[in-house]
Amino acid sequence: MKSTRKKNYSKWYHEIIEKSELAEYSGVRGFMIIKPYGYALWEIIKNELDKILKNTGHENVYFPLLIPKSFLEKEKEHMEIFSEGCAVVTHSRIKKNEKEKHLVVDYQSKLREELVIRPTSESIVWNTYQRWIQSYRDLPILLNQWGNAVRWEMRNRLFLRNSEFLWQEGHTAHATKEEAFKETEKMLNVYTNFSKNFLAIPVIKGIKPHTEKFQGSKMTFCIEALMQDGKSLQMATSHFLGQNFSKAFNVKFTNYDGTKHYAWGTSWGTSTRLIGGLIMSHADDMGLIIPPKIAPIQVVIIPIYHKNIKDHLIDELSTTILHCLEKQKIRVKYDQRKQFTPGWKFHEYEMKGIPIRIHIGLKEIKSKIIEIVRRDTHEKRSIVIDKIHNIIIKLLEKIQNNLYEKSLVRTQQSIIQIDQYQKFKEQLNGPGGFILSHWDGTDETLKKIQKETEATIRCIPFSYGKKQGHCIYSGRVSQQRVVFSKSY
RNA sequence: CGGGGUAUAGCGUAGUUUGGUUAUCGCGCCUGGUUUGGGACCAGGAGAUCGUAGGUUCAAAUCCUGCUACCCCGACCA
Repeated sequence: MKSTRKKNYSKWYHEIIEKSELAEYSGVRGFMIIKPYGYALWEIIKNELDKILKNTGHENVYFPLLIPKSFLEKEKEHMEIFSEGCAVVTHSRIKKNEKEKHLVVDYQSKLREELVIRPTSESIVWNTYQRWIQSYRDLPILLNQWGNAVRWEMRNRLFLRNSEFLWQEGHTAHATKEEAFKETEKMLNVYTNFSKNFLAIPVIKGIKPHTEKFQGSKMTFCIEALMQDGKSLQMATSHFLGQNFSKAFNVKFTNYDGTKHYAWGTSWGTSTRLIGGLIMSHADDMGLIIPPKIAPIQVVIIPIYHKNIKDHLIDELSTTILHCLEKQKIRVKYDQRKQFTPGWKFHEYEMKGIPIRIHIGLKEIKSKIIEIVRRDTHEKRSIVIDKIHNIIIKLLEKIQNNLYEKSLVRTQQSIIQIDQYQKFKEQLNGPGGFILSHWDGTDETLKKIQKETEATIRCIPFSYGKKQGHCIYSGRVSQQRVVFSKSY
């Protein structure tokens, strides 16, 4: 690593991704290539979250990538959406031009209706629900989709803001408002727990103010995490849609008493952005640090060959340990490559954030005592070989907890109550953090604060500052504190 | 879309101001050998139509013009 967090955070962020081989920019502006190591990480995140979503009663489906423009128009009539940058498909054929030099769009093939590459799927889902929902017995519908979405962004950042991203989007329909609202809350808690237990990232839960919410929703809940540079990142959202989409797409059902009602909806999602959050929460100036529960490789065994010992003796001991750990369902790799020296490998796996390294060399063969190294603390330990699997399992847990504890302490230290605007500005220009201040509830105040400080309200938190006070900007009465922060 | 910048081997670069032999260096790559406990060393080797199209000139990576791509800064945002 050349850059450090202190010197240039943004450069550091990109260097981590490049050197640890998570992803890179592609030949298409704004679109990234997720490389094998990055994709392995996403697959584990996906698989773990998928299990949880299935346990909460949701089924996976797949809806089309392309959405008729008219669907979005319906949405617009009812909800005033659409500031979104969208990619639009207008033609279905390309051909060679007369000189046979270039491929050109065949204008003869213009589509009758233009198709939008999904920026999100509510419209096509609710268009479908119209056909699927007739009776209260059809409800609830609890579906989830793993896929991609395209939002044409002007400025890009690997994992944080790309024109295309991978995500999951849940879409549910319910007979009652209460049930839909409970679902919205439930899914927010699912994300909160997932972030805590798997990603080792603590979050603040809250509601988005009007200016920040998904415009198709009645209410947007979110979880916000604090990065090491004092800026916040939205990790997931959960929307209470009310009857917005059922009204837009005329989704009515007959209740048990014969009355007709519009269905109530929710939608919720999280994306490959989580990987950006992971990096900015845990990584250090030596590279990535991945929490064991989602690490594609949890333990790496590195042989240290030497002229005074036969290679196969080292390989035998290493393989024994490899199999022993594999039996415990630990994701372990034995790196036998001869073209790299042990030192080179130490750096590589540090860069890639593998939680535990095991070194097998002359010393280990002779003494049957093994050297292991933790990525998070760099602590070296010598352990007796027969106890290895117990120790590794416990150590993986310990690393997972340590990463969470460290992030929790860092985040808690950066949650600050401020009541004077001057101090507010100084905090934002300096260390940043989650700033709890009063707000008068107007868009006007928000805009002015954003212009002067670059900070926005990340959320109206559920569990902080419920006391009355005075707006930090206007001095008017405010019912509770909200979370201000600069954000990604 | 506006404003600025860059383009030379897989990557990073020197050379461009002031045109002149065979385009510099490092990393990486290939072959052989010695090594291996925190990014090893020696010897040999391959790899570049200097972004692209045209122009000026005896001569262009170097000067001129058009085009393209990418990066940085603003407006859009999970």
